[in-house]
Amino acid sequence: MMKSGFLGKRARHSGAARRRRLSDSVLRRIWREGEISRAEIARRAELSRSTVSEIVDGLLLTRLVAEVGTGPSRGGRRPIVLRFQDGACVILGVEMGATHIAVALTDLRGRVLAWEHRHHAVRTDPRGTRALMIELCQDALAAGADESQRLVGIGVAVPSPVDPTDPDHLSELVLPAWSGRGGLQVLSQRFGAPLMVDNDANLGALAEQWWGAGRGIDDFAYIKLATGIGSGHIIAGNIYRGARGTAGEIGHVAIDPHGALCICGLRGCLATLIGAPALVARARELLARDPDSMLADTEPTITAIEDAALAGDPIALQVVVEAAENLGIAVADVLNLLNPARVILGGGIARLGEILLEPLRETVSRRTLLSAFSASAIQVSELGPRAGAIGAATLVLQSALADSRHFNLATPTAEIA
Amino acid sequence: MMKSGFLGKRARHSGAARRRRLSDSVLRRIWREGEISRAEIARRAELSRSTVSEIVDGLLLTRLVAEVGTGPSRGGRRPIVLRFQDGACVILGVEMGATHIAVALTDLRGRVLAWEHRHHAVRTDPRGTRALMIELCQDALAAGADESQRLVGIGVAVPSPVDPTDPDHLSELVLPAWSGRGGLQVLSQRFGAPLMVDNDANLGALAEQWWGAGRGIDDFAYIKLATGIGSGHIIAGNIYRGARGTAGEIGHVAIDPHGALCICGLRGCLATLIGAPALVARARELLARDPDSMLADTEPTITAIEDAALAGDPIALQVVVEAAENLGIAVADVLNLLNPARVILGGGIARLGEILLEPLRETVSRRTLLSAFSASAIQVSELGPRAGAIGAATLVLQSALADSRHFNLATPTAEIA
DNA sequence: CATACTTTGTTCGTCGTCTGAACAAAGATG
DNA sequence: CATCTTTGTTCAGACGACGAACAAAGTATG
Repeated sequence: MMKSGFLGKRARHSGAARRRRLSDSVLRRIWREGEISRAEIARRAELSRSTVSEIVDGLLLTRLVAEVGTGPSRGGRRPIVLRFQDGACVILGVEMGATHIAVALTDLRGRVLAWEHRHHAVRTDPRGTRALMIELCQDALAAGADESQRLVGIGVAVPSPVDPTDPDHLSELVLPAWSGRGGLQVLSQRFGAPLMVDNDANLGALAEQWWGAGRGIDDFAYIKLATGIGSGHIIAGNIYRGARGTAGEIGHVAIDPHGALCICGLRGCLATLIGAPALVARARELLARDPDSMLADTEPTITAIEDAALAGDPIALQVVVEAAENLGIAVADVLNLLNPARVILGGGIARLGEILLEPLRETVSRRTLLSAFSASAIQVSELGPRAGAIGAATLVLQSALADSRHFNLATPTAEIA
Repeated sequence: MMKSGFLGKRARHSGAARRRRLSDSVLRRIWREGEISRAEIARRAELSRSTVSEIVDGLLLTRLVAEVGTGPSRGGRRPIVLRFQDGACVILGVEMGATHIAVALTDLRGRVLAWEHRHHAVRTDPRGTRALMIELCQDALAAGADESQRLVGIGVAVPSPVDPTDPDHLSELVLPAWSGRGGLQVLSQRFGAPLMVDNDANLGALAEQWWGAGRGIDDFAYIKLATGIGSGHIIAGNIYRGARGTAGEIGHVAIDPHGALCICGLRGCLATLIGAPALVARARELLARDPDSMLADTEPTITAIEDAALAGDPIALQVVVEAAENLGIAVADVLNLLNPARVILGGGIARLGEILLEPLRETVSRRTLLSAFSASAIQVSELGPRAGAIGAATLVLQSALADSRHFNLATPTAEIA
C-alpha cells in the first residue's frame, strides 16, 4: 500500500523546486539592481551564462522583466539590459490607526501611485471601518491602477499585536469594540487577492528598512510615537515578532513605578507618559501656571503642540523635552538589550526633527554603555506618516519576491500554450 | 584573459557543494534522532532510499556514524539501525569568570567527560589566567579523552560583550587589566584546534537551548546572575548578538535613576542593585539593624547569603526578595520588548529555585500585559554553574554540525586511499 | 581600416545528482 | 505454507547546471 501516494512534496531536492528557487533568486537580483545584464547576473550569482540565459527566458515570459536596449560595452559586445518592471503589478497597503484609515496603492518599487486618507472613529465602529477600508481601496485602485496591472495582495497595518498563528485576532485592550476580531477577510474577498496583516510598528520598521532610514541595516529599532507607543524591531534582517507576536511593546516598558495607570493595568508605562493624550494633558498643566503661550488660544491638541514647538513656543518645547527624556530611558533600555545599529523615530511627533532628537540623544548618551552607541544613530523616519501603509504593501512585496508564485501571474507554460 | 581563473567558488550550485550540504543535513538528522534507519531518514527528509544509502556510505567512513544492529520490524524486513557516535570526538569548553576558570571536556552530545574548576584572580592577571586555562585544558584532556578522540575545537565563554568582527577584543570596563585583548589564540595554538569565543550569557543561553530548560524553544531569554548581570537571547532559534555584539546587557537596564553609580558610568543599573556585591552590601546593612541572624557569625559572602536563604534565615530571604523585585522590573521590560516564550535564570543564586522565583513571578505578573505571559514560563537553569562552559563547547558542536568539515576528520576519500 | 582581442548571449554535449523501478533479503501475516 | 511488507542495494534514466564552442557585436592597435 501507499505505493507512491501524492508525490506533491517529493520534488524538494530535485527538478522543479530547485529550479524555481534559483529562478526566484535571479528575479530578486534583477529587482535589487533594477537594471542588469545576463552576463552580470552570472558573475555575481556565480552561475554560468548558459544557466542564466535559460532562467531569464522564463522570467521574460512573466512580464516582470523586460529587455530594454543595450548597456555600455566593457570592451566587447554590448550587453542586453534587463529591467525589472516595477509597474507590472500593484499592491494595496492599508493603515488602520486609532482615529483614521489610510490606503496606499504602490508599485513593485514601493512608489505610492495613489494615497487615500480619512478620519474615522475606528475604535468604536468595526463595521463602518471595514466598509471605509473597502471604499478607500476602490478609490485608490481607480485613481492609480489600470487594467493591465494585477493586484498582488493587500497588506494591513493594525494598532495591536498580531499573533502570526491567528492573524485576524486583535487586542481587546486596545480595541474593545472589535471583540477580538478584525474581520479583514472581507478585503481579500472583495478584491480577490491575498491578505497579510501585521502590527503597525512592525510595518513601519519594514518600510524604513526597504525604502527609508533603515536601508542596508540589518539590526535596528523603529519606534512609533502616536496615541499609543509601539516599536518594531528588525533583527538579523527580519521583523522580529517574538514567541506570540507581542514583541515590540515598548509602550509598556516601565519608566516610573509610581506613575499613572495604563490601559494595560500597570503604572508608569512609557505610553502613559508620552502617548499623545499624556502630552496634551501635560501641556494643559503647564498652561494653567503660565497662560502666556500661543497654545492658550485654543484647546490644545497634539498637532497644535507640535506646531507650537516648531514655532518656538516655550511651553510646547518643554512638553517635548520632557517627553524626550522619558523616551530616552526606554531607548537606552532597547540599546542595552538589543544593540541595534540605529533607532528610527516615527509617528506624528517625529516631524519635529532635531527639536525632539537633541534632548533625546542627550538623555540616551548619559544612560548607555560608552562603546555601544554613537548618538548620531538616532534618527527620525524618512517616510513620515505614510510609513505604516507603505510597510503594509511592502509586506506583500516581500513575500512575492521571496516566492514568485505569490505574484499570482499566469504561469509561463500556460502563456506559451 | 581570465579564461577560467580559480574555479574554487564556481561549484556552488552544482556537484560537490550540494552533495556536501545534503550529507550534512542527513548527519544532523542522525545526530538529532540519535538512532535511525536509512529508510526512516528517507521518509523524513523526503529523499529516495537510494540517495540516502549513498550518503550514509560516506558518513560511515567518517566514523561519526555506525551501524549498531537491527531495529524492530514495521511489518517487513528489519531496518539496520544507524547510531551517531557521540564519543568519536571531544570538545573543550572554557568558562572565564570574574574570579574563576572552569573547563568542561564534552563529547558530541554535550555530556561532560571531565570537569576542572579553579579560583583565580582573573580580572587582574591576564598572563596567569591564560596559563591556567591551558593547564586545566590539559588536565581535562588527560582525565577524559583517549587517543582515538580527536579534539574538534575549543570554545571560550568570557564575561564581556564579544564583537563578532573582533572576537579577541574584551571590554576594558569589565576587565581593565587585560587592555582590551584576550590573547586566547594561545589555546588554539597549544592544542591545534579551532577557537571560538562568545559572551558567557550568550553561551549559557545556548547550553540551555541544546541541553536544558530551553530545549525545543526558539525564543527565550537567559539571565545570568553573578558578580555582573548579563542576558543571552535566543531569537528565532539563534543567539542574537546585535549589531556589534553588545546585545543582552540587561545588567545595565535602568531601574532606579537615583541609584548607585555603576562601572558603566550610569546610575541605578540593574547590576548595581542585584549584582553579588550589591546583595552582600545590602545584607550588611540589614545585619547592622538586626544582628539576630545566622549571617552575623561570619563576614557575609554571596554564597553564605544563598545558604542562609535556603535555611530560611529572614534577613537572607529579605535580600533575595528585594533582588527578585528589582529583577522583576527588568524581566518585565524584556517580556514587553522581546516576548520570549520563556525566561531562564542562571548563575549562583538560581540554585535558590522557588525562593527566588516566587517573588519574581509576583512582580512580573503585576508588570506585564495580561495575554503576553504565563508566570510558569519563568524557570531556573537546568545546567547550573556548568552552563557557561558547556555552552562554550556547544558553540563548537553547533558549528561542526552546521558544516561537517569543521569536524576536521580525515576525508573519506583519504581514508580509502 | 584591417586585424586581433573582448565580451555577450546562445547552442549543445557532458557530467554528476537524485530518482524510480527492479530485485534480493528478511520479516510479518493468515 | 504462500503472500505481502519493508529494507537496502543496484542500475538505468531524467534533469539541471556546466563548460566549450560559436556567432555577433563591440574595443584596441598597428
